[in-house]
Amino acid sequence: MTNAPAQSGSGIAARAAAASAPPYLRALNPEQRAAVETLDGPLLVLAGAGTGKTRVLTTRLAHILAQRKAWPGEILAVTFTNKAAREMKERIGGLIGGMVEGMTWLGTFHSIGVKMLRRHAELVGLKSDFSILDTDDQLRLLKQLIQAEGIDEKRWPARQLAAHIDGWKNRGLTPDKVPAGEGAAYANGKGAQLYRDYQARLKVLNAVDFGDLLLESLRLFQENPDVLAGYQKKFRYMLVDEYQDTNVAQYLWLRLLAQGHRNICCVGDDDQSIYGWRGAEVDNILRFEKDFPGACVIRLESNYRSTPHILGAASGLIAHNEGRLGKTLRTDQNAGEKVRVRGHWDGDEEASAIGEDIEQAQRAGTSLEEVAILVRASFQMRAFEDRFITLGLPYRVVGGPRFYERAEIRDALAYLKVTMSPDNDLAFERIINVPKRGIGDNSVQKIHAIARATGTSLHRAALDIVQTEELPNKARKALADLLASFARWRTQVDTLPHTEVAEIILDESGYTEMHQQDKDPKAPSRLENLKELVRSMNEFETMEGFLEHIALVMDVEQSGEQEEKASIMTLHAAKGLEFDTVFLPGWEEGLFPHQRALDESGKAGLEEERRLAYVGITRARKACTISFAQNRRVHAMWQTALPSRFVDELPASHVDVDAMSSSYGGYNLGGADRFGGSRFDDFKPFNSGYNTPGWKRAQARHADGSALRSSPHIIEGTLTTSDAGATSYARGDRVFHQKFGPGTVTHVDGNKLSISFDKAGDKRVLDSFVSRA
DNA sequence: GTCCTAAATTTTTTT
DNA sequence: AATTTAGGAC
Repeated sequence: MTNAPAQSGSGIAARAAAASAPPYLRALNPEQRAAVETLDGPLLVLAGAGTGKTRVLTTRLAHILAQRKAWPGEILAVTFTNKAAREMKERIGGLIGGMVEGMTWLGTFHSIGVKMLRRHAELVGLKSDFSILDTDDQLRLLKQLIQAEGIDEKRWPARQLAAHIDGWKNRGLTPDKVPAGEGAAYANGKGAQLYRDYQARLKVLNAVDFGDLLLESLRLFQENPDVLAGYQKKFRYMLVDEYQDTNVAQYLWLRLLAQGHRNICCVGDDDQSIYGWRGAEVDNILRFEKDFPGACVIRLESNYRSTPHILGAASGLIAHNEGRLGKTLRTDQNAGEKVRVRGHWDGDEEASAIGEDIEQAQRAGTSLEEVAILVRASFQMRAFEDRFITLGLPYRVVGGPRFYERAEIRDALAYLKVTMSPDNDLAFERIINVPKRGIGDNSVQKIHAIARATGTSLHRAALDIVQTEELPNKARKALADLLASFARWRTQVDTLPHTEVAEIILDESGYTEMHQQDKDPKAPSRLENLKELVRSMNEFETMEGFLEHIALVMDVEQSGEQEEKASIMTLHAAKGLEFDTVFLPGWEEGLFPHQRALDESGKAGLEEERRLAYVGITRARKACTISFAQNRRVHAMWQTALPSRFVDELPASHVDVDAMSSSYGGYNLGGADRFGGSRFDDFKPFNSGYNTPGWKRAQARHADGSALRSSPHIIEGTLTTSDAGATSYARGDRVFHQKFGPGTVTHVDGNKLSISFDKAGDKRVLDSFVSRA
């Protein structure tokens, strides 16, 4: 921006305005201030990295409230991550005080979706206490459906189907809207049908998956104009953070809501769109002006974060992308250090070198809190962890293996879920035989069969079956005990504090004991995790509140850390953060850009990878070190890699190549006279036009994959089509039972029959297990 | 039904 | 290399 700052703006009016402006506006630059004060009508704020985006968002919110344009409850503010939502809440709280509490509609797309769906559950075929499946539940469910269809799971992995379904949901496609060609892409045309089955099953389970939180909210609006109109009227102002990451479903949802007051403000940066694989459409931001006619667009281009060299390197890199709106970031800081580029012999050496750098920085007075290592893929983290442990360098892994995804936590949660809502079949199935209590696959299958035949939940079916002799004695006893325990725990929920009940459940179920007996070296840490789980429940009023929270926030809040630590995280997790010193290791072809991104999305994939690189560099305030290794251990084998093409694309004037790295000698950067020529001349194994050989490979794979075996063989399933709905049996009827053989009905009690079997004697069985003889 | 051993598969990024 | 899955013995 070449204009003078607003404070010295021309005219008396401007000065008067400045003088009377509320204090929170004074600290803003002119563009930021415009973004805050342009309240009415659609507004797109293109906020480059480090240009004070969050500040603008929060100030804008405070401004709306201060101007009494709307009540807190009339503002819809959506973010993508819980972290962002939390941060925004805190910062607004700092500006407007207790009023934040009234901001009920500030949250992630998903959490707002849940809130709306719970209110109007019956309109989309759910009950308001529906449960939310995570990826693991989703996968297990899909596996069951795939098996029921008799499809070979090896050939058509459930993961793949899950990916398809996710993709459709992200694009706002219900099963009937899936394009025929795409539905056929999975399991010889069964994809769309499986999607339909899956959705039907979810409804029966009274459950939704992550994608549904958006898709079903969207459907709610599309099919219920009155509901939509209500929300349109309610939300006087709408704010959307990270708009470049919205997918089609979210976009449609926003657009419907914005038809009301039309005061929608979207903030984003097309250069930081890194979630294309999750369905994000950069296009949404690119065509904002078309979608919202008369929209105002404001660019924030003053960078307050990084030094010119860092900014220059990042800008030069991202300039290689074609599909972008384009912007020029400026900074008035002093030049600072150039971005360092360093090569290493292998990944271990890279880790050692970075470890030394960090120690040196630490001695020079840098706080470890200001140091971050940003990796492309999480497997890279290990080398650093190993190294830092031997160095005694404190570190923290951000967003690593998630707390709530650990098996022991999920098991414990399943217990709690069944206690709270017994009909949660997936949770029930998960723990029915954990710890081992003698209820094996066969017994579970039987319970399943009854549940299916009678159209009830597994829990109800289990209650029925224990009154019979269908199950082996051991299993029957175990199941009856388990059911009695759940009944008992349920009553305790009302009388005892929820953390206490949780402890009782884990204890009495034998779950804790199972881990105490376990001789696995990791067992103690699992027990520790269970304790942590109970501890974290303390922050919630009720068990329900706790379970709702973790369904959406898959992470546990890191609290009360005293020690300073260096951060290790993925580039994706780093978005929105900043550090004085940033290390970007692993810039090698195949890893970064990742081969799979190239294979699956070709040029679009490459450009997304480049944006990821851009995000990485722009996290740095003062120092940025990029490195690559010639050799890296991938599985068990060593693989040689070439430096990333991104290294080449960094503008020479902002980069320092450090050839002094210890055993770097073997790696000849630029031929014999590497200081003479252009630094990376001999590195260029790729043409400037990106051809992606992997893409062809992927196609070839696809081709032979689907062509090989002609058709999936169909396993004749024993479909239990019982006479559930038909007339019940009567006393004296002759019946046949798979296991006990022929017999005569002696007594009828609902769906439970007492039968005198010719060979096996008197037994009680469920009607769904016998047929008329 | 459970436990033990062998084999296969895995690693991109996440609400 | 590590973790999950399948198969086989008990």
